[in-house]
Amino acid sequence: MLFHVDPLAAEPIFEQIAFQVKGAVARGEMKPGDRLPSVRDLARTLAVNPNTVVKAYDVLTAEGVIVRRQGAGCFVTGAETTLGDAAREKRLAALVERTVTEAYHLGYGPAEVKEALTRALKEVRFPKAARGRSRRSS
Amino acid sequence: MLFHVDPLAAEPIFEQIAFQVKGAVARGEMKPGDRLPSVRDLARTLAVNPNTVVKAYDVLTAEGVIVRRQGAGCFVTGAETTLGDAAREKRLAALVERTVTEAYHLGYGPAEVKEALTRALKEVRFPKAARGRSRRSS
Amino acid sequence: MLFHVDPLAAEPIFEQIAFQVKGAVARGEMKPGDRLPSVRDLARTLAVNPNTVVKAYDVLTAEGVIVRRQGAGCFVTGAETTLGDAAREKRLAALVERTVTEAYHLGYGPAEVKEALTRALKEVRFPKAARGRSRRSS
Amino acid sequence: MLFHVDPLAAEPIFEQIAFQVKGAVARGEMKPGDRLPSVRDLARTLAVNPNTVVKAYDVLTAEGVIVRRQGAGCFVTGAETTLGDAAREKRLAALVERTVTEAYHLGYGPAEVKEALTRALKEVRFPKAARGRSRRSS
DNA sequence: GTGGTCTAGACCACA
DNA sequence: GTGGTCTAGACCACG
Repeated sequence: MLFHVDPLAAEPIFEQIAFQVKGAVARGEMKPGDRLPSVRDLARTLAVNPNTVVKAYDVLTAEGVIVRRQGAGCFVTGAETTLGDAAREKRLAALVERTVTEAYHLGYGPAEVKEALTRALKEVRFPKAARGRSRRSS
Repeated sequence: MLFHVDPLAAEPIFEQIAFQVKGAVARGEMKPGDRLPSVRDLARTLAVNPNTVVKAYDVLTAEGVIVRRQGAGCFVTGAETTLGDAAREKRLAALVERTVTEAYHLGYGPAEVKEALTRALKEVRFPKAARGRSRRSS
Repeated sequence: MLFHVDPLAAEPIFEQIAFQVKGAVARGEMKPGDRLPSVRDLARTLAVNPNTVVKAYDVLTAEGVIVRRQGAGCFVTGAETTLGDAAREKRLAALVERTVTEAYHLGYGPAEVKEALTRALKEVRFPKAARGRSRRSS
Repeated sequence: MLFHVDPLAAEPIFEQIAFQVKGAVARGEMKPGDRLPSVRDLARTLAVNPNTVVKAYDVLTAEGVIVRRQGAGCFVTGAETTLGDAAREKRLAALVERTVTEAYHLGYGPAEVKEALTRALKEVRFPKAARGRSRRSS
């Protein structure tokens, strides 16, 4: 995995890192059990402070995307979200509403938004298992 | 239009206000030419600092959603944007990628994301005019 | 609310702080909407580094116990946990199993453990609302 | 006795091992005088570093759960503790308070916590001998 | 070697 | 004033 950050971007560096990890997992480039770069290594590679990487990994840990084991490293979990259904749906609705509203103000029409979504969905390696509307067991 | 803020939300108040205006415009609840509440009025109504409302209006002005007319107030301009095509495309792709990646980690599958998007698109009053891929003339 | 920390304890300082806040909320000493001491104030009071307080507040934020609003402060949320049922039950079972096992090795019998639990439960101000086995809506 | 470790758990491996031994003793699956697997054997079985097993056994030895006999191995001692009464009481109170506070924030009510405790107590094989509040003579 | 905790102090953004 | 981000660097605990 190759990560990169833009220190001048509005988005905080730690979020850039966290999101790139999430993206790599979603695209199947990293799988459950895979080890992430060590905090020090990644900090060196990205030319940022180790604490910044720690914060990114903190976020991922809190969301259950990775686990950190002292002395061993950080690993992608196979675990699903621990969020409840209500919280999950609320979150998805907020994400989608944000996207649609911004797209509107960017001058896009519904077809274009759908098309962009379809394109983005193709990048993601969803589990083959059928998923109902209800939350995956955790 | 009725606006409201949630003082127990993590999102900054100025963003809550700005996003509500954008949403109202996108849903057709506010139309081009409509006047927004005065800064003082809205600040009183929401029980927030006037500077916070000013900041929200600043953001909307910067994005071209509203215009300030000296002494007359702020008015909705319609869904214009000052961004170039490349920037627009990039922004849309980023929004959609964010949504898809987060949805993946929430345990949703592609069908559910599409469904949520379709639902959200129905709330928005897109202009009837056909829109090409290129930005509307401004 | 009065907080205190023991810098020599095995438990990290940030956890001591976080747990004390949780305890204050559970005992009803702090209610939803109440403001916590500012990061700088609490750091000064406890004679610890502000970043340590930040970390404690980070934990509480991640667990949904408090929210932090830039420029405004940190506030107790009224929100319930966003965890799913499975995760909640697993967590409770782990807590109780830990307690029972340790109590056994401390030489306590079942009656004494139950008694200690009853005593501890009396300190907590549970909501009057009936709670079923299923998760509170969020 | 079968032990196992979860390499994708946040809990340090040595603690996982130590707690499993404690649990096995509490459930009566291991009795005073029983011999534990040798460090080398267990390390091979669990595919972990022998030093990790050593550390787990160290912890158990320090808590009086097992004893090392030179050249013979480690043996379960029974549920002894070297702590004084005050320390024991304090420890139990802390364990129970932790459980109750966390349970509150998980959204559980007093009845559910008691029920969970009762269920957990059933798994443990307490000695038939009556136990007073004071520590068993050692 | 790994991550975990804590300190110290700078600079920015929100209300 | 508040919290948010980032840097720099110390020391400890796990494997």
